[in-house]
Amino acid sequence: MTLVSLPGFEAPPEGKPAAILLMGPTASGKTGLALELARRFPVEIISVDSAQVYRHMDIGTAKPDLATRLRFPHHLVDIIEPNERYSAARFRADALGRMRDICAQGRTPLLVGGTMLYFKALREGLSDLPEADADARAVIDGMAAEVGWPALHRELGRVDPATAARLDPNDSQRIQRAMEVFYLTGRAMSELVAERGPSDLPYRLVPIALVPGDRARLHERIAARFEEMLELGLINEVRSLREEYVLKPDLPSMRCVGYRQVWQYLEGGTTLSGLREKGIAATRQLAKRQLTWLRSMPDAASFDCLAGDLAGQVVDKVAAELAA
RNA sequence: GGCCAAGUAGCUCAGUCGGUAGAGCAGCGGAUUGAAAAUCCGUGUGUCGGUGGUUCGAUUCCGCCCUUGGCCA
Repeated sequence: MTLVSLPGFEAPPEGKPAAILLMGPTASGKTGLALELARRFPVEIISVDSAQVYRHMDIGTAKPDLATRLRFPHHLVDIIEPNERYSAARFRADALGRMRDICAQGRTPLLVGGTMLYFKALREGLSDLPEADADARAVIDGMAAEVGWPALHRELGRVDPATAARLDPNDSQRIQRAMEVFYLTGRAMSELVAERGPSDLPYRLVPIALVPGDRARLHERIAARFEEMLELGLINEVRSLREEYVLKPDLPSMRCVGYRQVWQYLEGGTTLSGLREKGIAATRQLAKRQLTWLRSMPDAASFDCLAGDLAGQVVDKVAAELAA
């Protein structure tokens, strides 16, 4: 049985439509597998990927090509510009909207991707917190530049001791977020988070995790794929983006794996071989963090993404779930 | 063939005035609530190239050998 006590995982009262969650690290073959499922079942693909949301970032995010996407539509791909920002909260709202529409057509949502925080936000819900505020962040950044993050962490300790206690004094991003929440609401983030009720999705979620049985082989695939991206023109893709948009290296889009390293290369900060090395290493590190997330989701059915008959195994699993 | 330099962690290197060694990067583990492909935390035993000698003790000093690079023939 599934973990009944976890939010988002209540035992399925009969009648809830199924929604399949296909989760896996980068280069684990999620895309190909999703297409295979789309060929065989009445499913519709929703991308769960914080990088594929950007238009014109195609090569480095390994989007399926246009012909494939015409045949099998991918929701939540190409929905914002590279100078815009997305968020877990927006993802949750967008995904729930698409899931409702898909189910209304009698089809089954297939959520595929590697952004595990988005999966978590979808499954467990989010607290009622204010959204990001550029002005507040600018003010906080200004203070950090002057006194340093550890000092802001001490300051956070005065207004929100519980959050400060769980954050490292150098965790700039989370300290900033907690300060921002306090400035915008006058209340501690820990307090607001504690108020959240349980999430109850109108779906029977079927989480599936793709995990490599052999890390070294995943690393080989990662290296080969990065090489391929360079051959496909990743560097020119970033050049064009810089010509067409006003971009800065600290934008979320330009912090994506690959894009960040190409940016550094174009600025003269590294050589071509340095770009290769750093890009591949960053991808490996991404995969490692994704695998850490997956280990924290033990309710997911796990499959070895390097297995020869992976597609067959997952097809069987999905067929069984859709029949249930 | 001769001379010189270098061989220490997966990589780049530091160091030990003789008491068996440590940084960065990589790797590995973890955290994760509107930036998440982000952000942060933890984690360092390796025939110190091989072999013989000096020494209580050699990765360190000496001899020879091997490998790599440079210079001279």
